[in-house]
Amino acid sequence: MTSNEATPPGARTEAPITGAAGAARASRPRITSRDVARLAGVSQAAVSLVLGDKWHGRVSPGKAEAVRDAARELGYRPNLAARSLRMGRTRTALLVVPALTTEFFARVYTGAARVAADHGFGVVLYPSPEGIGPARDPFDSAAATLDGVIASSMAADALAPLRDAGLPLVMLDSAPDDHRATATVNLDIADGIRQLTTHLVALGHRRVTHLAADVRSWTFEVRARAVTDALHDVPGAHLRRLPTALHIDAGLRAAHAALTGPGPRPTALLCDDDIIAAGACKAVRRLGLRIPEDVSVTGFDDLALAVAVEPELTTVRLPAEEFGEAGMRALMAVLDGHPAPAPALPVELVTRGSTAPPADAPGNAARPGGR
Amino acid sequence: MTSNEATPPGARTEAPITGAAGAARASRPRITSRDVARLAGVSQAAVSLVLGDKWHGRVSPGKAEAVRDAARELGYRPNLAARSLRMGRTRTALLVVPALTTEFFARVYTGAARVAADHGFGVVLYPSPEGIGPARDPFDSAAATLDGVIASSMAADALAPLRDAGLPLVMLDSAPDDHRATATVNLDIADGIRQLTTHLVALGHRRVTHLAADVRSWTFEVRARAVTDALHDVPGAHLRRLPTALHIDAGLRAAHAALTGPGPRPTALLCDDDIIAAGACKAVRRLGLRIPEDVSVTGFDDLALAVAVEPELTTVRLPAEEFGEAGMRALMAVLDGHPAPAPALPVELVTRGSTAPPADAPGNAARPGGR
DNA sequence: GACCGGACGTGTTACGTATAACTTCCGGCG
DNA sequence: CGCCGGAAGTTATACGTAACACGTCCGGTC
Repeated sequence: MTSNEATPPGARTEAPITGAAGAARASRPRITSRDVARLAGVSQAAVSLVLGDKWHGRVSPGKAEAVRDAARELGYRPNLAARSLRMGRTRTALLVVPALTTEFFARVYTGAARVAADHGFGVVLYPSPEGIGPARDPFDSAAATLDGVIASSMAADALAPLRDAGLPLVMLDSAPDDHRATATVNLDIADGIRQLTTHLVALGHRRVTHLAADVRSWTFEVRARAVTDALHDVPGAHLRRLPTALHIDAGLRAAHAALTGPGPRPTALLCDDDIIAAGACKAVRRLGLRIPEDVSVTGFDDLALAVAVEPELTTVRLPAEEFGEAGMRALMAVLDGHPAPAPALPVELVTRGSTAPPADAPGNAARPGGR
Repeated sequence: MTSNEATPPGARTEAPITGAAGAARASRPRITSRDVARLAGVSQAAVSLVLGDKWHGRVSPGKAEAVRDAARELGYRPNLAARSLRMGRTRTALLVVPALTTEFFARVYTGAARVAADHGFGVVLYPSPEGIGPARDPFDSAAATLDGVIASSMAADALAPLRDAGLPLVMLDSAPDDHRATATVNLDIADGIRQLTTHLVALGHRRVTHLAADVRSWTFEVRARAVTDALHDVPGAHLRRLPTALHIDAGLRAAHAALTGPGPRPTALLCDDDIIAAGACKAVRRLGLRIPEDVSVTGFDDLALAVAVEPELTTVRLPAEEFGEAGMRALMAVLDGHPAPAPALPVELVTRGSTAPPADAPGNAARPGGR
């Protein structure tokens, strides 16, 4: 009778010492829900019910307590692979970012992860390929089946397989009618640009060069359009636009071109991004010009970089964490079947030392032959 | 006989049209290996063998080809949850980084992911809590069972549950005798500091203040020790050390304190990190001093930031990607049962505009009353 | 002709979980 | 008394895959 393999209730032969945080558990004797059941003297099903918090009216409070104790004592952790297989869902979302280098998306992740945790979800990151093999598949990058995807529109290229699989896809800062997305969450980029432009115009700037990121992405197209629109009605305003990559030295080269090109020299460089602005600042200084006396420079994003350079950058602060939160909330809503209407998140102008009235303000006299 | 549910070979009734990249697959009719088997006219086991590349001498080349064709046509993707459950392994490694903001770890990830891919592994990121709930568990952050972990020693706090589970743990830049780690991979930080110090001493600097990151971590302890050792034998050398957090304004405050404190003013600020150095530069300039004429400043890491500030930072370039590669290789070796000996990776001094001979060199006359 | 072994496959099982379906007990009610 | 219905459990099953163990055929060998 004692040799029976089904351990009778009350028998707690198995666990030798353990003591809550037994440090000496070397290799892994995987603990399953059945082990917990044996120790608690119930069936495996009961364990699943109790730990899944679905036991009300199905298991007596006493046994439920016993199950929880047993689980704790054994250090039980449900096997997520088995759970996923059974449930057909993984409670995991994928966040696709254009590149990991960006502080901005780090903050987006933080917000998204917080909301996900509230829903019992995990978040897995997928940095768009850039050095990794070109055809790397977001699917297995996580080595997990996924329930949904949140992706920066900048990284939209890698998303085809995910979309084809019919996964819900929330796009960050994407065109509202983007056919690729199940839902869309936006920042009020246009308003940020508007604030920035208004600020420059109020200081007296008329000759503005827009150093525009040469990335085909909604978020940058909006910037371009908003700059154009905002300067359209300003009398005497003259806008030029130069494309540039999202790197410091690319910004430097573009700014150099802007300042040494034909026609009157611009008094303000409006940059799509703090990184570009940092490069632009270097270019200005290398030409022997001063910021902001000779040239004003503005950034976008308000990264740590914005206060690292001298002078500190006037820029637009994006609520990155709230953005991540909104994205994850939208995904959760989609998964719950609610379609999600989402207003654009407000952004904030931060004025610092890199902008000031231009030397020739406010008369705006055309200074010919700026070289 | 024809009504037998086991589809006779040759029958391909199921798939209607599909045509390789059928775009209209709205919601998900999960395609399993059994579907592939049916279409190819073989058993599910054969599909598993062929797709797992274990079919040589077990399945005829013709049928193998048929299986592959069927899989392609249906767009079959193995269910990773099921595979993990069956195999007890997930082919997934977790990379724990101290914070996502750091460009350095973004590059580490890139290298690690590349090596992992070569071994058929995926990499999942876990940014140490910092805004996320304090007790967030790396285990479920991945929503996947893991085969191994690579972690920055800076983030070692969150690793207890992983270690207790008996997972192989590779520590990055950790003490070689760190009992928490299964293996350790290091950068030759000490040598980097040595090169930096030698450079400063050669320029004539004797009064050096070390702005040391106040993070309890091997990698920073090594820096401190190396600085002390390197200056120990230099006649007339005078070293001070000030702790600072890893933020720009913390660096600024520390540098301010260093430059305005009692005793002769240091001619060089040796910073543990480019970020700190960026802050230090701001402090120097705010005091009306010039870089590098009055004060030399050095960084560490060679981030993008290092060339964004003016003047560009003399710093030490860390081979971040190779570091990630080495870490992942070590993990793979552990998983294969080979113990891994690992030499420290070499680093490289990068001299730029932020260092120069001090004004009072080389006589090194003590200038009293540095305030 | 009996036996062997390799090529080519298939049937079956187990991984650990969640849950539908079933059993048993028991108090209450018509 | 017969029967209903809820509480308290248990049993059984399926999720999709990998791989073990088992067949069958067939050419070759003694």
